Amino acid sequence: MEKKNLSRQVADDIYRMIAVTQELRPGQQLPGEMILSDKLGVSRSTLREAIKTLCSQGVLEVYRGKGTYVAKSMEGFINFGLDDLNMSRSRVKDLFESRLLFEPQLAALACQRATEDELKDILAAGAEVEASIRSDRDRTAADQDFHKKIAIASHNRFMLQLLPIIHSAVSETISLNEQQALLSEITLRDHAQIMYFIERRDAEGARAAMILHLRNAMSVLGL
Amino acid sequence: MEKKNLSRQVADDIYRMIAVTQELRPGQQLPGEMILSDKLGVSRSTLREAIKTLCSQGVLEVYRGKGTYVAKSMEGFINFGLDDLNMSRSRVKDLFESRLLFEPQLAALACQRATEDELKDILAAGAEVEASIRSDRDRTAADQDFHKKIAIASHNRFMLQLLPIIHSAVSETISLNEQQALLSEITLRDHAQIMYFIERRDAEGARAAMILHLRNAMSVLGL
DNA sequence: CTTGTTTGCTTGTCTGACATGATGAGCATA
DNA sequence: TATGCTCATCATGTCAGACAAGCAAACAAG
Repeated sequence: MEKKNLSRQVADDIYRMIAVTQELRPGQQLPGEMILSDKLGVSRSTLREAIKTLCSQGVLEVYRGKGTYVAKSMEGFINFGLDDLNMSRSRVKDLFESRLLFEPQLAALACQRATEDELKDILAAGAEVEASIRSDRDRTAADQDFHKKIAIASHNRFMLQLLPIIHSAVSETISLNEQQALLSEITLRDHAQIMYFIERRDAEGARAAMILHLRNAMSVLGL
Repeated sequence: MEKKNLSRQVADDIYRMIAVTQELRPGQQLPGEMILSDKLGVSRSTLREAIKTLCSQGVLEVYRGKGTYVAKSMEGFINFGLDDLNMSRSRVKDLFESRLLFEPQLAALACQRATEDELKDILAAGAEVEASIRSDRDRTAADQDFHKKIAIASHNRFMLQLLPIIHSAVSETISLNEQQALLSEITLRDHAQIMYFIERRDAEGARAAMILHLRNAMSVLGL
């Protein structure tokens, strides 16, 4: 087990009290820091660090001199995280919901704005993904590079810099999936389609192919 | 000025060191907590709470016995803060291109997923923006809160995390614009439309209203 | 060269204290 | 009675100092 980071553990405990056991409900006031730290068997400093974490995540709201409360916006999140598995599941779903917005547009923009060299880069990166899959290596790095090359060709610097955030968040949980073989197969086919349209600078075709690619991945992941 | 929350202030200071002045670069190690707390003129506890906040936001990474480091994923966020000099017109255009992708979607999702309380929050935030404009106060904070409330109601945690990054990047350039009066007028009208559709949970209406709002803003900004 | 130990850095946690904001009970006054 | 003030009380905010524990490089022994 992970025995590290007491304060993190405390944060998880409190979150569990809200999202799972529902000892604490949205809008409800928490016991004072002295009492709560004693009940949880940690010092007040440690408890406060845990609270700060949950606070910046929008789970708790602290009012000086008044008390600490469960955010009312947590109403929508309770029952979503019955366990860690479902919790990460909903997070990945959020991520793919975001990718479905960004990446098809990036693919379309790439068709309109890419230089010839960037076009070649995309095709080369796609070939690298294919090689990784066929040689049974880890394809995550190559896959992210493929999407990154498309983002570069879109000439939208901001989305380009947003991409690694999304990818790093996805890769955490995607590697836990069992159906890696199926996922690889679908990736192989979808990437070929995407590259087909990008090579011909067909923006709407590329957009549709990217949407399909992401939806297929979501389907395999059971989202 | 805001005299509240020293630890929050410290967190902002550190973030500024990374995103604006670039005293701290992605991957770089921070000074030890003793040294840094002394340099910032606060106690170690306060500094640690600030670090915890930035940590849960993915800005910093802490390794016990080794040190605290600026996350490498922050590479994409530098220069998107208050640095208006290096922010070229095309970058702002890139930003709005991004907002056009997901803010309309957030508005639509909010219509479908918001709780009654969250709906009220959105309307209250909208009223606050109106009050700020009519009393000729700075509307940026209220405006960002309005969009944030919509993001919360969308129940997509990831996009909610992305929002402050984009807003912080946009806010500075907007405040430099000369046509504040016109922008305020348009905002007043557009927000009313957005709230009209959200209140009735008309997803497509809200989406269209948000698109119009952003395009109007871009028009005023000359993008 | 390899291995084991020491040493000095780092963060993690605990304790106790005082400062400051929010609140309501109780009292004085009109 | 009604109103306004003071103050005790409880909440979080901040501080200071101490010790535990992890990590890595320098160092000593084989």
